[in-house]
Amino acid sequence: MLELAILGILHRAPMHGYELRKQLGCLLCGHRPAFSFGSLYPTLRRLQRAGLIAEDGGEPSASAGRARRVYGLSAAGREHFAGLLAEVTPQHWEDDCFGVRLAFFSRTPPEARLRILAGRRRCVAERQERIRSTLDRSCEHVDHYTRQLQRLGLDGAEREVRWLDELIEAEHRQR
Amino acid sequence: MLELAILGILHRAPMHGYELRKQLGCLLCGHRPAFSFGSLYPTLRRLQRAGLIAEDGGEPSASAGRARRVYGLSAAGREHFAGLLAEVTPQHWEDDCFGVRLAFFSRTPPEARLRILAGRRRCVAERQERIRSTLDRSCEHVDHYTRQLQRLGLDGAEREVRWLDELIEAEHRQR
DNA sequence: TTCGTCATGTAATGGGTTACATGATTAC
DNA sequence: GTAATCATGTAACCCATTACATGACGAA
Repeated sequence: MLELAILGILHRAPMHGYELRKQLGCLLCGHRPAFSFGSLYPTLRRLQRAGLIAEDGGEPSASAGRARRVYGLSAAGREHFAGLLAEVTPQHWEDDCFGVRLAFFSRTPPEARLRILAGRRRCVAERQERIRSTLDRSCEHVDHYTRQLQRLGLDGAEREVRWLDELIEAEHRQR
Repeated sequence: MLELAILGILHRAPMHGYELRKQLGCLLCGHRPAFSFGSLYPTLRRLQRAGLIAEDGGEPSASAGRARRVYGLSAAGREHFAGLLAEVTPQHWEDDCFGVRLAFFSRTPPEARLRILAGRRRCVAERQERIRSTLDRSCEHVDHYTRQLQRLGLDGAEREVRWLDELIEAEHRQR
């Protein structure tokens, strides 16, 4: 997931780790509290060793102790990224991943887009049903606060389903 | 977090692990995909060794290979749970924890309730502001899909703030 | 008798955070 | 010259998941 996000952002423009993290935080926009450097930098190293990204502009590491390391996507990286975007697995519509997947939709093949949106819709509709049935079963004997929480969750799920329907419809119109 | 949730559910009624997991799934209601047994059972064991929970009804483990183990809160467990509910830390209003914390609000001291609700409100309002400013800055040059995602996120944050305001107001009325 | 569900558990693994340490650059 | 911020990195740890293995019990 972090890997996908990094490749996707570097696909737009070369960047150093610190800046990358800011963009990442922007991308995830509150869905999760931006990745820590402790996971970001090791991942960059791993991607570099794997040949998917490369340092731009010679070797700044030789100049001074610690300088910016600007990374860019390599040809292999671009290819790998395209491969990831063409994939569709159930994981892609789970909460963790869906946001990141959507962020790179403009470079995702249209069929993959539709399948992910459909999967997400199913997933959220199921959650909605689960909450609704819990809410129905627990008419009076359940904690007031728990019920409020369920109400919020149900509302959120309903809104997301409508939002997804709009996106799906837009996809169909576009064809 | 898992610990808090387990203690809270066992506080209502003694229960075995399998059943506990179902209740847990209900409690978290889609906020996260219920804990796996691989983390549930070891945690039960840990709580048992710590003396916070105890097996009900003698030793069913002697009767057959694997039978249900029904756990209940011990006196120490009840005390520990009360202590946890009286605590208020920033962590308590983060996404991960807030739902579980709220689920046990009826046994949470009123001042702690208000402080957690206020913290959560601040947290969500900050997210809202962050998204709004991102959305403003990125008028036209940002990806259409990313903008849609931000729109959904902003909407969700706004609704949660209103929802929190209702809860907070209800708390004040109740005093 | 076999299949699905209930029920408990262990070991390997993973993906991330926290805390810590270092150094460069900019603003006051 | 010193404080804040920018910037990179490592090591220890935590919490949970996955995969696996065992076994009871009821229904077809």
